[in-house]
Amino acid sequence: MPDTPTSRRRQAAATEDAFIAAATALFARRGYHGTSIADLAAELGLTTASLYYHVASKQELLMRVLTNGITPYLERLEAIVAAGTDPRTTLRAAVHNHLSSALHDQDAVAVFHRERRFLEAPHRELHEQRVARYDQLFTGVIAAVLAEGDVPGDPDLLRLAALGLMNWTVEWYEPGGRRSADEVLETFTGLITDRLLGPA
Amino acid sequence: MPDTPTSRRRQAAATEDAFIAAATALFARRGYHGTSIADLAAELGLTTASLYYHVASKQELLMRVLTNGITPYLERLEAIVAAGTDPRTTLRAAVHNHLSSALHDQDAVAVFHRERRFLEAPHRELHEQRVARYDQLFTGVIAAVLAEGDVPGDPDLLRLAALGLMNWTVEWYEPGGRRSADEVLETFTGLITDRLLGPA
DNA sequence: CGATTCACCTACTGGTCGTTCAGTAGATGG
DNA sequence: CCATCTACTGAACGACCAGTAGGTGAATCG
Repeated sequence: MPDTPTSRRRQAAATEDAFIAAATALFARRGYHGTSIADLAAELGLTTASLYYHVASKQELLMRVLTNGITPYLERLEAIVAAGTDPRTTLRAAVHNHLSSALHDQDAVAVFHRERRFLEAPHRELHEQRVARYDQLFTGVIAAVLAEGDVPGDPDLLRLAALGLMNWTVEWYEPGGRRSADEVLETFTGLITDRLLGPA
Repeated sequence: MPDTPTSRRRQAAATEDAFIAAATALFARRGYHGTSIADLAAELGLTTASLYYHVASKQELLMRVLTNGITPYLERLEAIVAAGTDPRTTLRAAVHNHLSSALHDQDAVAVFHRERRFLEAPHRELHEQRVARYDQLFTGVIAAVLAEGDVPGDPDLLRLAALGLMNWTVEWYEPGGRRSADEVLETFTGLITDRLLGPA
């Protein structure tokens, strides 16, 4: 139960966000096993002992990074599906949401893809549950489009194709590079909705 | 200069292949930084000291795994392009080759995607060169198709879309699972050549 | 004004990391 | 039969790993 935010509490909260931000950046650049607690502490201007005042273990830190990465786009997908718009509109929104996350929270999404396999019990179970929920929602969105009957193919394989197309962006997209995030976002959304899952 | 293969030499060669195979499997499962030299030695029934009789460093081992993974499909792509068939036939062959590697040499390709960023100098340069060569060839194949004018879009983005679709298979495909490699291979080749890069 | 809490520190633990060294059993070759 | 080579070993190297014990000054509390 949160009480009135004193200046002390507010500072502590900000520091916790800084922990997750630093861990996300380092895990993305060097990988989970390639990042030491000392690296993280140094990045935050602390000693390793001080870091352990805030987090229980390196695994907990990974869990927080993963949760922080997946939560916003899981919640938005829930909302998109709950809106109950027609299948193709829902699809476009779901694809837009997924791609937008990959492009704007690149580090968090990269860590999600690359490092989640290093998450151990007991955190693992909860995390897998959330991932399964996302998959289930996304599969439903695609299945609804295919149910209209105007695009042939295996729903699972089409879903995996679309996800690959979107998820791979984190491997090559460079913020501030030759192409803007919006440009990639619009082009790829179009590729998926109009070509990959376009009416035959 | 290789002399006549005595039984001793043949055994040594076989052992070296075993090193790469074991390293590929372990790096794929646990990651480069998550795999210790001791893990590798144990897998091979050796001590760490013995392992260092055969390889100079862990980095060299990574380089060998990466080279071993990329070489066959780079060579095949060279041959496909050199064949000089018409653009769409060439495309289909290039896509087929790429996907086939991802599905059949899954571990090697996974290590290639996930761990190559941990390769340091001096190996890094040669490796990057080979990757750039592959990219260049593949881009050329796609550009040739687009040059025919019957499919609109940015060649680079279409290439990245196609690569994402193919490369992502290593993250979900399970050999011996519900779907055969051939089934995925045929479906995805079709998705790319007929829908993603299909005539408008 | 004490008592307590907070956020941090120094100093250290036992263990593991990649790597090296000196040596050796056994096969090969002159 | 003796010199050489191959493939390997036990033991150790310094560096680093995740994590901990115990203490310190400053802010917050009744």
